[in-house]
Amino acid sequence: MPVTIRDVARASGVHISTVSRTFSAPHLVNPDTRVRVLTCAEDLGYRPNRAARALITGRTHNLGLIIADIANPYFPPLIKAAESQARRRDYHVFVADTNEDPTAEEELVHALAKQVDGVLLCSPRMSNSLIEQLSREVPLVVVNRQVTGLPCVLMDVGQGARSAIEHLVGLGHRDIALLGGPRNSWTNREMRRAAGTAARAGGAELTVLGPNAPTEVGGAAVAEQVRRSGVSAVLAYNDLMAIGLVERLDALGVRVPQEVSVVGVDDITLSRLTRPKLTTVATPTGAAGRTAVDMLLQQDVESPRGARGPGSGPALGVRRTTARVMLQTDLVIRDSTGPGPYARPAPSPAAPHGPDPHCPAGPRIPTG
Amino acid sequence: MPVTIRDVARASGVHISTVSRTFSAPHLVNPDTRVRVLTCAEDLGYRPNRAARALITGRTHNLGLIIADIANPYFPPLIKAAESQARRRDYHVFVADTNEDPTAEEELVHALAKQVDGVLLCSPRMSNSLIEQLSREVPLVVVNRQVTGLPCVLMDVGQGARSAIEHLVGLGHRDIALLGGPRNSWTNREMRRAAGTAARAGGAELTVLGPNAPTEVGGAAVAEQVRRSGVSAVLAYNDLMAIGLVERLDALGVRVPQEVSVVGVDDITLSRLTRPKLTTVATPTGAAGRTAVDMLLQQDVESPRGARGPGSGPALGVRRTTARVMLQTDLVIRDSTGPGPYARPAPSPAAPHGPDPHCPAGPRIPTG
DNA sequence: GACAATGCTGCAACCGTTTGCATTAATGGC
DNA sequence: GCCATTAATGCAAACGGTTGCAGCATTGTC
Repeated sequence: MPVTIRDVARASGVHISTVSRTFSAPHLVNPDTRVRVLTCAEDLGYRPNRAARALITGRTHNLGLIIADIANPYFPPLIKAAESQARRRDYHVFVADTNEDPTAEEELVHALAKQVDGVLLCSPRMSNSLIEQLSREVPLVVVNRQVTGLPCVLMDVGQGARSAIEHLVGLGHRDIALLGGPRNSWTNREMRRAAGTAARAGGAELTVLGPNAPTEVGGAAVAEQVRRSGVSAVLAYNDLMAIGLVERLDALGVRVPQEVSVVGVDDITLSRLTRPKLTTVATPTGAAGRTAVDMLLQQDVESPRGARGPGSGPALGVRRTTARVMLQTDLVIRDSTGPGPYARPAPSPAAPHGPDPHCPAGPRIPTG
Repeated sequence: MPVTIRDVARASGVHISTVSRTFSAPHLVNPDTRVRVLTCAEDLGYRPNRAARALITGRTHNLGLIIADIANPYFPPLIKAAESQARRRDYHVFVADTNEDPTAEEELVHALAKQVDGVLLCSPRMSNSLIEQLSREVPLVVVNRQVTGLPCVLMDVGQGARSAIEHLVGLGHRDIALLGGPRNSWTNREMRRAAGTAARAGGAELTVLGPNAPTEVGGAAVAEQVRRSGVSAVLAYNDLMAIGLVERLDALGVRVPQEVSVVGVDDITLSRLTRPKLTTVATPTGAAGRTAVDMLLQQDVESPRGARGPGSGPALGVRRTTARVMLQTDLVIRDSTGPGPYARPAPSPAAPHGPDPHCPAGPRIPTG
């Protein structure tokens, strides 16, 4: 029933190779023939079978995008940016959700491997060694994880965490909790490391609570623990957890930011809509999506899988781009952070540490 | 570089057809041979090329899922449900986002057509006739839209809107606004129709404002208009708009629900986390995803595209399932609705209209 | 008028699988 | 000991395209 290249060839009285060329190399076919073929194709509603084409060209013009959790509002901007960037280069993006499950991740890479020209692995939860192994099956670009030998797009959450801690210390907080995220998250490790050093430098005590699920529920679940721990400020793994925490603290009668200050990470749309509006570390998710697609396509164009040309043997894998891009994060100060127990009565004009939350330049402060 | 069936055949000293059978019809090959082939395959890291297989079997074991906007938290539960249901049937789901753009929808169906066994079209924005036309290219199941001749999964937003209006009328509201959604949305039309009749029946005046973008921004944008219109209650196209509206009303100094009551639709997670918590019509998105996948697979198993068997000619398209499933919605009463200007001083024990918001059975009321 | 250059088209091999059919060897029945 | 089964494997044709190469006119040049 579906119309193939042969149907078009028959209808227009030419060989299938001429039809093929009409679409993939129009300059090689006589203008008259071309229009004849095109009209027939149009009439019959012919559309080249991309899978069949990929079989011989080795390029599907599809990209895979594997993410931990679609329900996390952190990802949609990344997805949309990746999609529009891909479309601009005449590629389509297939998104798949793994439910934060490493096994699902692996299975999905396998399933996608032959149907796409490359895969974007966002916030993967599997081990680095497995990722490296999978990268031999299909070109990979990793987002939010550093894997040696593979192109990576990272957000500087280290600087972000540091800025957040400095901000809190500057407000007079000395006892700060870090709400950890998923166990296998690179971001989580980075934040923990950076927050630790920043706290030590600022003379504050950092308590790590976690790991936790990176969701509202995960944040809400530690509210009781936060209250008992006696800290006056919290840096959460992401906005979702921060929001869940604030909500639950409120239910427990703990006021934010009067009694406890809370900082999130990501600056999802939602963080502007809750009350109090969330102070957070903005991560450039859109830029990450675009950059990742670019890196994938660049690496990919250099070495198409099905290449039969001369240099295809030894050159493969040699010119592999292994760039590592680090994107800058910004601290966005809103209403969920306020003076802590050690706050100086009046703000000094030149604060010795960290960005001054009352600085006239506006609330958006680059952390890089 | 990628290892093919030929490599495995060579390594294990058998013909490629034997290798093929080892995977797709193991009972046809000698146990000894089988283990030999399997070990070789394992050693070489062989994985069948699904695209090549699909070329001849006509089944890709992939499903496409096209949705209007990934960023809308309404969809993730649907996506996840569809994915897990598909996985249970050994299918993979590729998700694609159209940014509410009808042209992108069409293009995506074309791109997916040959790479999947069927497509789920969620809340499409294109015309019914175009959908019907596309359905000749690939099996389609439509969600949130009624298209004659095609299998559809619908949520009973009509009943939902009616319940919401009855709830508001019961609270003493007589001037109600309906915040319309996107122009080409079936849901939008249904809500408008049902809300209209319900309002008339309850002796209330219904003002329709819209169409609007179905987002927080869209909701916020009409806040001023809502205030000027003098209505005491609003039914929004979805929770996102309701939340945007509430937020903006608050900024304008209009208190919810004291001065204006607001009802949303969808019951997204977020609606429980804003203040006030949102009264809303819960839609069974997970069930919709599961059902849609089931319908697609059922229709699909009956008539694989590449079928070369006897009845493949005339039977095709005859047994097409055109079921229409209508899923029930629930009114969930929370804190964003309260007594209106015409409220009776004390709630009568037996309210003559609509569900009593204080009924002891709990806040979840089936509208079907 | 012979010859080379050029433009267009057809031929056929190939991509990685599946599958109906033929072939072969082993088994069982008589 | 012969023939009919049966089990296991190989052969080759598909699936829907792409592409290097060859063929054939046509044109231009001398």
